[in-house]
Amino acid sequence: MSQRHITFPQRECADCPIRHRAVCARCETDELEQLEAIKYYRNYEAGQTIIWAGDKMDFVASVVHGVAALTQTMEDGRRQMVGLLLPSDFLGRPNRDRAAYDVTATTDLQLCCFRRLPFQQMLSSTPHVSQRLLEMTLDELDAAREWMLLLGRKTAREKIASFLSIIARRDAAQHTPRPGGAVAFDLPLTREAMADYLGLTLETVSRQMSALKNDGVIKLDGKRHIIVPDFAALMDETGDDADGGVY
Amino acid sequence: MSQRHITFPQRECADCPIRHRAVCARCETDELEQLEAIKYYRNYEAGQTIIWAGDKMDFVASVVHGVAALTQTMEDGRRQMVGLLLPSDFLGRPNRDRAAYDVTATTDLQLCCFRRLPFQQMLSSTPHVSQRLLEMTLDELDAAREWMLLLGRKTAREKIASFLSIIARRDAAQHTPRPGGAVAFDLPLTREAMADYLGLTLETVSRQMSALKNDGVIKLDGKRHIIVPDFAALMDETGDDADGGVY
DNA sequence: GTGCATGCTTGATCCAGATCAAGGTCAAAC
DNA sequence: GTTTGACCTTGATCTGGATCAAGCATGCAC
Repeated sequence: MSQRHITFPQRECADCPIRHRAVCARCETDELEQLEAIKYYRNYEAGQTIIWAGDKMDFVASVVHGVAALTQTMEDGRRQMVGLLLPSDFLGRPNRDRAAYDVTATTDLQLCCFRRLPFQQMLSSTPHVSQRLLEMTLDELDAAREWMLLLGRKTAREKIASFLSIIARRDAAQHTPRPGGAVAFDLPLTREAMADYLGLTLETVSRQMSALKNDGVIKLDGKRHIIVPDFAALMDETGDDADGGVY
Repeated sequence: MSQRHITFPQRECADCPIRHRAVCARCETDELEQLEAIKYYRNYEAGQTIIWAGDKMDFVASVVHGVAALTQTMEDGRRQMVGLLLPSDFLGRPNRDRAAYDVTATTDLQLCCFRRLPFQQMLSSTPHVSQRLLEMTLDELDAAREWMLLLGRKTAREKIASFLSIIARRDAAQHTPRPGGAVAFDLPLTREAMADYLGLTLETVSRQMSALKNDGVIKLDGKRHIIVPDFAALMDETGDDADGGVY
């Protein structure tokens, strides 16, 4: 079968959930035009709920800046975070008209939204969008599986160290990297939200943060700003093997 | 933009990982021909390792019958299952040439395999395959998120009950449903593998199975055959709300 | 300023599930 | 039919993290 799509090198559509790694020469124009036509922005303050599980959801979106959390809650109030969306992450599921999880902004947040129905139609008519969305979803599934190892088998201390290293790495990916083993970043979550992420109580999170601080693995500047003098020392606390993770 | 693909009603390709929900009139023939040309079968016995994390993986596959498990292992031997593949589930990731997880057959298993490179090429040239694969991956992500709630927040008893209800439901989906609230099925996992699934020890799994048996929620016929006299009673033990789960 | 709320820390105690340790069951091998 | 080994169950004890309970720090409203 002949290749029906001629591809060009990387081309970005700002704020678009789908960063085209390659753009189809045939449908490029239509695709970008369509996305532009159905796109709009929404802003939320830290702590605001974006949508409750079960609510109608007439859009999908991409995080422009800030952080959003997906959480599940049991009847008796036990809560587990099941997704943490940082800039460029995708929110919502095509072909589903109701939210499956509670979504909250854990920092001030801007979303780039697309009305769901036109977005779906574009999905079914243009191949590259669903191919890119597939890659993104597979990455998210890998992250979920790493998270499952954390939840099922790691100690409280390892959970905290793992969480800090995840945030540090994802934060670094947004900024130009700085030299040396030292790293600094802001926590985008309260101690309670960290507990929901890690399957712990907020007291245990607080205690283990103090323990890592006392052991010199991290330094705290205020409650939220973290300094990691030696990133390798933090990684040693995560329980992951040195090269760590997905092949 | 005009719809470039004319679609017909459902059409199945036996053993194909992609159940076409609709088939493109233009590319249908090529697509099926291509899949057929690169497909072959592999069989494994219960307990056999299919591939180790980090190994070269030159195929993707669909489970025909039997059950396979994806597991992660920490250096000190702690293990967590992160995927459980039942018939029709997909194994492997396009565009990745090494396995990210250990894969083992937990029962006798048959895979329908596709050589990875031709499969990838087909992915990039035919839109429906990646659209279908996206749907499947999104379903798997939802399942992973349910699993995260289980690992992070459920009690041992709730974990066991949830696991049994998951297996019962997926088992029922393969067979024609029988009437009444009673359900029976075989466990496709040893107690140890259940422990790896649930983030418990095998002793705790065994104790909680006994407890559910003593409380009349389940009956055991041998170690592996489970009878659930009242499925609603089992669901009550899972900690999930009545209508349970994704919207 | 004072008052109040939100988020965080730390201490004391408790308990679910891990760990350590035996022993039981069953089927296949001899 | 007895030996072997894989798999499972049950008991006794231990412990990491939960729970209960104060207090502290910071920032905002007035």
